[in-house]
Amino acid sequence: MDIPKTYDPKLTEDKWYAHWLTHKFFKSTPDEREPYTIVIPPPNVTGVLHMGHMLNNTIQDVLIRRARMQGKNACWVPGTDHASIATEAKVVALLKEKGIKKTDLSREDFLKHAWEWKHKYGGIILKQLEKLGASCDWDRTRFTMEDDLSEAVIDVFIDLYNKGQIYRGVRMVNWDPLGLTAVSDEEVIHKEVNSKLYYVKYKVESLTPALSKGEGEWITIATTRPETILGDTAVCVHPDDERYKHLRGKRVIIPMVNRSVPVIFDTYIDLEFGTGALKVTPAHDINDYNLGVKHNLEVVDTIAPDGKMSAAAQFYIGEDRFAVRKKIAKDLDEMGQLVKVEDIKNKVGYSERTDAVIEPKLSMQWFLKMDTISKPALENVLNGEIKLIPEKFVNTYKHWMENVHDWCISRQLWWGQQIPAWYDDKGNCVVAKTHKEAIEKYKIQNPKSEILNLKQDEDVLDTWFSSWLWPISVFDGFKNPDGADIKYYYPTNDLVTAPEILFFWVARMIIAGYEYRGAKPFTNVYLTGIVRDKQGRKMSKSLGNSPDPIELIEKYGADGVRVGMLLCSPAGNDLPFDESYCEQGRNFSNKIWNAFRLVNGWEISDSLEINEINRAAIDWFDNKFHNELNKINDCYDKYRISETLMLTYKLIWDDFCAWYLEIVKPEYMDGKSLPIDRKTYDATIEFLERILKILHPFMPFITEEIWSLLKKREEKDCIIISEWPQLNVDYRWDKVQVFEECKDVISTIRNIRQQYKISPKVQLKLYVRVETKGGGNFDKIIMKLANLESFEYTDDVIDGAITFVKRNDNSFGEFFIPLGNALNKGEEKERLTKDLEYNKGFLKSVQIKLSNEKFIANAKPELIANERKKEADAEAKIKAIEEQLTGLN
RNA sequence: GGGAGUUUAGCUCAGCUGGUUCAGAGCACCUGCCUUACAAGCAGGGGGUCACUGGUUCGAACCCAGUAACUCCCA
Repeated sequence: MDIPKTYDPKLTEDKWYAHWLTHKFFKSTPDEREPYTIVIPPPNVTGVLHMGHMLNNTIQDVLIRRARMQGKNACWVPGTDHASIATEAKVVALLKEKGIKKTDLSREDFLKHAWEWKHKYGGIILKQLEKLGASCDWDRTRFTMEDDLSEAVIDVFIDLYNKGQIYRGVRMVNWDPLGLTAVSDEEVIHKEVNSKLYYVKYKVESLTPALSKGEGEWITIATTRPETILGDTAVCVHPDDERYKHLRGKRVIIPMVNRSVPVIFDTYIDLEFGTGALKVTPAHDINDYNLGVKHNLEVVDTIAPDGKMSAAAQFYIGEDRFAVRKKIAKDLDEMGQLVKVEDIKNKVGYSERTDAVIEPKLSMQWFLKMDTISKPALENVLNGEIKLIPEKFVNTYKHWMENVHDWCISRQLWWGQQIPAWYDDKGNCVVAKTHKEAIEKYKIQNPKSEILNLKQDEDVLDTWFSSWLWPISVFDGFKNPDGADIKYYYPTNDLVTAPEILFFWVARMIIAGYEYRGAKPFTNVYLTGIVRDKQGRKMSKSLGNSPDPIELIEKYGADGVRVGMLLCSPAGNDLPFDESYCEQGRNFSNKIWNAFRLVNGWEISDSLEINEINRAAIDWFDNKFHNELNKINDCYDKYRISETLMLTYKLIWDDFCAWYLEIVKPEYMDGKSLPIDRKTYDATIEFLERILKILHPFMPFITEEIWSLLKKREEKDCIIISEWPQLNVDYRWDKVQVFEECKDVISTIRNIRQQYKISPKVQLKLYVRVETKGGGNFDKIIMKLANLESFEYTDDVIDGAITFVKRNDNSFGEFFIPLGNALNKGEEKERLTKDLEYNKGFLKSVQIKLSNEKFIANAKPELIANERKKEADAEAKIKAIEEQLTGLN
């Protein structure tokens, strides 16, 4: 069979993915095995795969594939969420292109368009996940707005309302003037921006105008938002501020609108900021709103939902708030009331979804009380019942949960679950699942009323009010609370997600889990980093700094990209992504591909006996494998995914390819490779199978391909469902160690070749003087890999030779490579002297330690013994080097 | 303004309970090799005042205090 020199992912990836699907390897149904479950963080239906998804889903796939190989019943549930704001925005934009305005459509017609859109584009991201190799149980694909899940959302709303946890009220909310909806606190992104601070003077109202002279008295306030002046209903100063003490009981006149408002005193004021006098606009600032409540101020709402000035503003009606900011500054200036303007930096809230500047706005919304319902969610993270990985996020979580605000759950949109609240024409409200039930309920509450028709709340629920139920609802835990699925799969095992949605989503799922199942939704939460570009900027569509994952897959193969992502992704740390990581991943594919090619090309001889070299190599690698497998398993248990990958990478590249294969590789004779004995061949194939298995979670495609080429196999004999290698806990660490010494000798000889410019092709002789002969079989390995013509033991120092000394736990030796006249005595002397100096220095430091009485008194005995051994070693080494130096003279 | 975190090689990161192997890994870099598995490769090599200043200790990258820079979260 002719196998290409480089691995081509294009020839294998789609083929194997289809094969896995055909044989339903991703499928999971409850059985007697231990379940291992992950629910996907449902990507937004409007989304296309970005680097964050790549990272996130690669990690999930690694975990699920390993669990599957460990014999667990692995179930990875995929799906998408309906993303109210984003989807509605997309649909509105699409309609606009067709010349249709949302306002011209009925709710039903609009939703028809939205569903059409969803059916057409909503599956894109899931298709893309297949390219990545995601082994989701696709038959379980869910969508947060499908009937069953929507019903769960409505039921939960009603339940919480009946429990008194949901209320409706006028509150200051974060208003998105572009999305035309309220958003929750978590959906506001605060950014530092360059702004201007306007100093505006307000006239102090004089009670005795007759006595006022000239200009009268003024007070100067500072504001970044002069357009809100029209809604001012007070000026506030600090009670201790000497500058304004005399203003107690006075009133000031708001410019332009000439409204008379009180001067109020509150310790909330920062004496240092601006002039120490604050204009108070209860309708458009959360802090001002609180002041307003406290001081019983009038509320004048001057900004309409679309961000334009309302009639209440009296001026600039219908003009945009930012345009008005400039205009009013100019007008105030002309009136002589603008004192000065300063440049400052301040933080401004932006909508996560539309990037519009958030307008704090008073409005009637639905809220979920968070104080009591969130208690178990806090407790069970603090007590370790649910683990956050890395642990540092527990602090952040705790802080948030202890200061949690009520959750604004209504959105002024159509795409989503319509709030099951019904109103009569006076605004009286009942909460019920259907119109019919609402009427019945209404009649009970209002027995005298004749009303036969109630109007349902126009708004929908926050998308997170759907996704917080996800780990329960995907298993039909609401529809069928005692169903086989929910009982078997819940609580799920691991959740993999980004830290930015720790509160949005993770915390709320935990809350819902305890509220509705009385149990946690998952045990471990693995928080990934945020993918950034080289300049440290978050990768985003708007910045255009994100590579297209699908293009990356085409360039480097899915396996290469998966490895690339994970190489640079310690848990919880941001990862500065660079394509070169994918290149490294691709190169790794090629390495293992070529290891396969080598083995595949061997001619096997059944008559040939296994030689000592191969026997030793097999023995070593077997022990080495278990040594590394032990570490790998341990790292997996600790969710150190990139470390696990690096261990796997080095085991394959360094230990298997660079050492093991080089040792057992048959030599060339007369332009042709000698055959290999059956035993070595079989052992090598077995090793290759083992390393392919541990690599499989990271590189599913290439491992499946090589697995299939390695032997003739049944259709269903696939690596994806093969058994994860069993750890031999009795492996011999000393055998691993002694080979390290062997490697060290080989490297030293290669180094000497380089230094002395001796070609690797020239065969050398090696003499060794040792205390106790050891490592018998390794002698031959050294001969093979260091290209020696002889390896002999000696009792004497060899003259005219390059020498080096090795001292290890198991053996001590002086090594000689005779060069005869070719030896450069000067250079050799220099080299040995350097080594001597180093060892003398080392000895000195050890001796200082040993002569320190306090060290002897305080250190552990084994530590002292160790220091003594170091001392003896160094002394022996120094003696040997000195002897060799004498020999050079 | 409140809280959390980070700072170790050119880059990205390990370094767990203070003590062999403590100053490490991968990539990048330099040198030499197209040696019949792989140049997407092989062999070898050079890089660090562990942010800074003090302290505790026989002993500190690690513990404590302070300083600086950066990041994130909340307001």
